[in-house]
Amino acid sequence: MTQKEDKKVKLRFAPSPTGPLNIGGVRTALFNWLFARHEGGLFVLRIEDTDRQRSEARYEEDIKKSLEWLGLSWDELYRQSDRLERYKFYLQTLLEKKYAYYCFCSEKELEDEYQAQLSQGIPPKYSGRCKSLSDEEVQKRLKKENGVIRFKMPEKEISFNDLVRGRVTFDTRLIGDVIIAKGLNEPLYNFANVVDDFEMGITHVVRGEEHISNTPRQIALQEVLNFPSLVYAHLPLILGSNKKKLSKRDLAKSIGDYKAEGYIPEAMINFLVLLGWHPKKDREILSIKEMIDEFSFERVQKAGGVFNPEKLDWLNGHYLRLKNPDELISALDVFIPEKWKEEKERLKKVVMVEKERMKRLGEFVSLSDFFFELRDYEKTLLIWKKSNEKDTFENLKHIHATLISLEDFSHESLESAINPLAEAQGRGNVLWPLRAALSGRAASPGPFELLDILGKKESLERISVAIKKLSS
RNA sequence: GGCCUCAUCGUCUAACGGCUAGGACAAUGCCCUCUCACGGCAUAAAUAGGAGUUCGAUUCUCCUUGGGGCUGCCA
Repeated sequence: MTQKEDKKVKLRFAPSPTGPLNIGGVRTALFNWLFARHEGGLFVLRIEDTDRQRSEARYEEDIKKSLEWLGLSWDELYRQSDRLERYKFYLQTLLEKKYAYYCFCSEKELEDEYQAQLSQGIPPKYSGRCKSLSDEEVQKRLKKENGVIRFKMPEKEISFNDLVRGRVTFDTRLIGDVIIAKGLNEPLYNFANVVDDFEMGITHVVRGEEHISNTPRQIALQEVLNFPSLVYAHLPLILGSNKKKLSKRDLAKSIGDYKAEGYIPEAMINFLVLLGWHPKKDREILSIKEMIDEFSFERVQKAGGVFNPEKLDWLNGHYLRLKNPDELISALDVFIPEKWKEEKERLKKVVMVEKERMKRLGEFVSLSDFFFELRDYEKTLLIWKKSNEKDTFENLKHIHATLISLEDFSHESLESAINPLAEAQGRGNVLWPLRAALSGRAASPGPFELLDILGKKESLERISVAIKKLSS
């Protein structure tokens, strides 16, 4: 490793594949990624699958797919289950140097101890009963039963400088000897994490605030192993509307769920970056480049933030409107019926007209299905609120007659053909029935846009249907 | 309970001792308009409470209150 590379920052996103990637995870990944890119450093993805019971390959896939979809690319990829030998090595070192010891206490014993301490009003922690077991005793018991490995927590104050919170201090006397492995081949989070951060050359640890109390344990481990210290930044939690943590254990939605509803990556990223961070010159809409250029931990919020779905909707609508028809059609691909795709030109026009009304891609079909198939409607729909049945009938007949002889069905030509009538009869008297007849709906794009998209033949048919309804 | 931590409109936030506390989402009203949406304009809406430091506190200190996280052989 050269001197120059040595100075590069290196960050990691370290999710455990025990569930699909959620909003909180993405925000953590995003801030790591943004800082790494801002500094011209590296971003690594580390799958923390030491919990064999709950880790699943499909979740690892989901995490990778989701990050790719969002554009959060990683430079290196690791999986903890591939690195068991490394943890074993350090575990043996710790054991040999007596920084760690085997513990054979049963879960029942531990639970009783815990309850007893609690009822006496003293802070619960492991008593250290197995700390003084002799080597012979340990070897003997290991042949018959499984023991866990505990780290001898040094008794002192540990403090670190957090990039978002400043100095944070803990008293390790309150912590007790933490279990760092269930055996030589089964490392646990606090330990595997420390080994990996060292071996992978991580410089900055950026993670959720829920890990803040793990930090002193990890620092204590680093100290006895002679690992260099790291820079920490603990991000405020993302909260639900009840102000409670939004975690995988809650019913928090996964990124896949948001994708399925029709949220797009630009909106998700923009929304999330604003949840806990703000650019210096207050703005809401930011490109990825601007985020990278301007990101800094000094501007990261300390207090937890409530997830605000309306703002996400607004941003999503904004980014949707920025797209051109081809981009929109390909984004819409999984949402629309195959039949619609056969009418490419019409679909293109529909997409451009309806994008103003769309907040999520998932709304597109219900918003625009009438373009492809007119549903039955009540004849009262055709009558404008300030009009009556007779005028409506007359006006529609007039429109029908006008359109039937119109060759050029372009927007401008349509307007100049119909406007005289609309001006003479009152715009609402003419345009409302026309639009209602064409769409079968109370709310829709304007009549000229509908005529243009539907074409002469279909427009006339729909108007005839309306006339028939009124004369029956 | 213990430890850590946080506190500006309903929500996301700006103001890093000095204007009538600014913006955005949402809400409401108006304009545009045949409708819906987009867009434009406008209104309402906040420094949790109490001491202290200071000529002056949203900002600094302390206390109170309230919220959150952790307290796993999960991460």
